[in-house]
Formats: sequence, C-alpha cells, structure tokens
Amino acid sequence: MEIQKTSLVNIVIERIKNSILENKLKPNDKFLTEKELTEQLKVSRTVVREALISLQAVGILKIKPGGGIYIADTKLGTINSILKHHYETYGVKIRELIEIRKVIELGALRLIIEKQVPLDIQQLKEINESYLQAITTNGDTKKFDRIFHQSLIKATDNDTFYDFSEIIHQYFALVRIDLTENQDSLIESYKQHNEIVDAIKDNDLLHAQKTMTAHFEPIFTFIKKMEEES
Amino acid sequence: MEIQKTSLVNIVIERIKNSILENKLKPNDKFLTEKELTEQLKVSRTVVREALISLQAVGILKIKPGGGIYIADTKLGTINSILKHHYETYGVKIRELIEIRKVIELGALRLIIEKQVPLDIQQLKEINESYLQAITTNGDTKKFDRIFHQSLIKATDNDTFYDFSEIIHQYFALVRIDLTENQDSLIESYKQHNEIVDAIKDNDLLHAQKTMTAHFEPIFTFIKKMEEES
DNA sequence: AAATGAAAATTGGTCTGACAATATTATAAC
DNA sequence: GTTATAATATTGTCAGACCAATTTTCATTT
Repeated sequence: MEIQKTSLVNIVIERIKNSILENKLKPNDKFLTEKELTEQLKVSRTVVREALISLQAVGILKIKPGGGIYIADTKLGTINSILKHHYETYGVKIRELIEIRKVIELGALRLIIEKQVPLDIQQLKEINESYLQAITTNGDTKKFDRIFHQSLIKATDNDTFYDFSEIIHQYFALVRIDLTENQDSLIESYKQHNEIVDAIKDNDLLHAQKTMTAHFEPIFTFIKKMEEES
Repeated sequence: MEIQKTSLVNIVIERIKNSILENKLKPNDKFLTEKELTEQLKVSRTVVREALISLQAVGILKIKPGGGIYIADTKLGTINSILKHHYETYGVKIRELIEIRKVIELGALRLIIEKQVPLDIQQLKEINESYLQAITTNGDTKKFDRIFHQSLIKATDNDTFYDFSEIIHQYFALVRIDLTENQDSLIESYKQHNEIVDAIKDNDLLHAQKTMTAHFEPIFTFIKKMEEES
C-alpha cells in the first residue's frame, strides 16, 4: 500500500512541470510570477510558493528574489547537493569513486572504438600538447588533463553518458585528495595520453585500455598507501 | 561575482542539515516538529516549512502529514524525479542508456576479476537456476534476470558503484521498451549467465566481457531496428 | 488486566493579509 | 542620450487562523 497522498502542493508541482514541458520552456526562460500562478491555479500563494521552492530544490526552477521565476539552466547540476549529502551521510570511500572513474574511462574507450565514432585525433593531440606545455611551464596541468579526459567522454557520442560522467566528477571533487605529482610523473601521463590516442586511431581497444589502466595506477597505489596508514 | 545571497530559508536549510549530521540521525529517525524548529531557530513557521519542503524535495527529509518529520530512507532515490525531468526535457536516447548499462556491466566484471573479490559462485548459479525455472514455468523472468545482474554489481565490493548502477537502472525504467523475448532467446540468456559466472571463476576477464557483450547484442539489434523505423 | 473505541491533543496542510527586501521599470534631471 | 532617482513589481518573511491527518489519552467494555 504505497499510495501517495496527493497534497495540493504536489498537484501544483505536477501542473507546473507539465506547463514547462507543454510550453517547451528552455533554460533561463522567464516563467510566470507567483501572482500569476495563484490566479491561474486558483490556490493560495503559500501553496504556489512551496511548489516553486520544491522545484527549485530539484533544479528545475530558479527563483530570483524580486526578479521573477526562471527555468534553471543546470542539466543535472542540482544533483550535486544530493551527492554532497550522500557523501557526508554514507561513508563513501575514495577508492570506490576512483574505481568508478576507471570504469567510465575504460568504457568510453570501448564505446569510441566499437562504435567507430568519427574522432578528431588532431584536437586530442593539441589538447595534450597544451597539457605538456602546462607541465613544463608550471601551468594549470589539472585543467588540461581534465579537458583531455572530458573530450574522450564527449567523443563517445553519448550525451547521457557524458552527463553522468560529469556527475561522478563533481562527486569526486567533494573529496580532497593531495596527490603530489612531480614533473616526471606528469610527463609520463602526457605520454600515456598520446599512447591512448594512438591506440584509438589504430582501433586497438586492448592497448588503449591497458594504457588507461596504467594511467590510473599511480592514484590507486596512492590510495592503497593511504588506506594502509589509517 | 556569483555571490549567493543567503536567504533565511537557506540558512535554516544548512542548520537543519548540520543538525542531522551532528546528531548522526539515521534514515527513519524522527526529526523535530515544525513547532520545535520555529522555537529553536526563532524564525517564522513559513521559513521552517519552506526549508523542510526543500529538504524533502532533495530526499533528505520525509514529511508525514500529522505524523511528524523523519529522516528519509532513500539513499539516492530522490534523484529519480530529477532524472525524470532530465529525460523529459533533454532528448535522451534509449541507445545511450543501454550503452551506459553495458559499460557498467563490463566494468563490474573487470572490478570483480581484477580485485579478486571473494565471490559466492554458488549463489550466482542458484539465482540463475531460479531464472531458468521462471523461463520454463512462464514465471517472472525479468525479476531473476535483474537479481542476477544486481548481484554482479554488488559483488564488486563498491557500494557507491552499486548506488549509481541503481540510479541508471531506475532511469532506464523510465523508458518503456517492449522487447519481446521468446523462450529460446531467454534460455540463451540463461546459458550466457552461466558462462559469465564460469569465466569469473576462471579469472578470464576477456571471456566474461565477451559473453556479456553477446548478452547485450539482442537489445542493441532491437534498438537499431527501432531507430531505422523512425 | 487487556482490548476497544471515542475524545482530545498534536502535527502538518492551506488560507489570508500584511510588511520588508530586492529587482525592474518609469520618470526626471543633466 | 545618459544618469540618477522615484515608483512599481516581485519575491521573502512574518503572524494568525482554521482544516486535515495522525497520534495520544483515557474512559468503557469485556
């Protein structure tokens, strides 16, 4: 007997959601005001407000004090706060998150090669060269490393996969991890990036995945050491 | 300048979250009542209610009319409504979701074998036998198929991976897909299940993944046919 | 003493009206 | 035309009231 009691607020929430879909409203579009909603839906302002706040909480609407109500522009962004709570509440292990990242990256390689998606090899190489330059000039290495891996995920021609990958990444960002990387290990990463791209070009999934696995090795040994110390 | 103006409601939300963490409240624990919160936090009932509703929307609290406020027991469950919106708003392709499922399942096999987690082979076999019985007696085949795959994910010794896998599964459940399966194809699935288990037992990752890939083949061809028709 | 059931108290749901804080728009001054 | 200021619109917060659902209390019955 899992019957949901339909409160007025829930009804209003559904109506608003439908209204958004029916009117094909896009992110940052202006929505109706509280006043308009109370008049159209013929419910109290209280109910309207609670519905709006609820929809804002799950990232569908964005309420601007004094400025009106808008369609939120974050695709799956509000999941962040939920993940934060999940992370704080349940004892999430760093190792778990890294394993998931590895699954995603290896999976991306498989999708790219198996599906034979058109891939801009040159662009990947260029990103990696920027990565190298950041390494040699003490630049923002993490930025270009992230762009490289993001590009791989994007290349899978699977937007939903990319969205979830981003979620995992943001989840991962909750964890402070101080992996001190010296220049040598960074250059090794650079070489691995190139090796992965070449393997993709050659449709050599095994080689690509093997290199990616090696790419993950340092962080796994780091985690293992951390776990042993604690 | 992305400074968030801290409305009273947001402050109350943070306080309540902290309160939950500090008091180490667990799912289904009873929380404070609206009255108690208004008195403790010295804000109006309106603010308290809007904060509570917001926290309910993201799956942290559960409000029972007349019965009080409780800590919600859904780990990442409330993400569902967000995913539903995501699915309805952005044109999510079924193919994308299946590809993600494949990445997860293949990743699970890798984790199981590479990490050499202790695995109850016998139990997996038994689940699969229940699957076979369901096939031959026109029983609930989907149920046991799901249990089998769930067990594999669980066996990775990675709770977070399992949680995300469940999210994807629930996302997938949004899609109505009528893949008519005859007895023969179901029995083929049963055999593949067994083959996968045996491959795991033999630490043969390649074989396990190859079989799993074959296991996914029917649904991919089905999707391809669907896409061609539309 | 235990079980039943009605009454009372508690708790969340909705409504109304008011005023404050913020953002937008219109107006006036230059 | 631009800028500064005032007026308006919109969301934020508050208070009080009543309704609906649940829980508790307690008298009644067995």
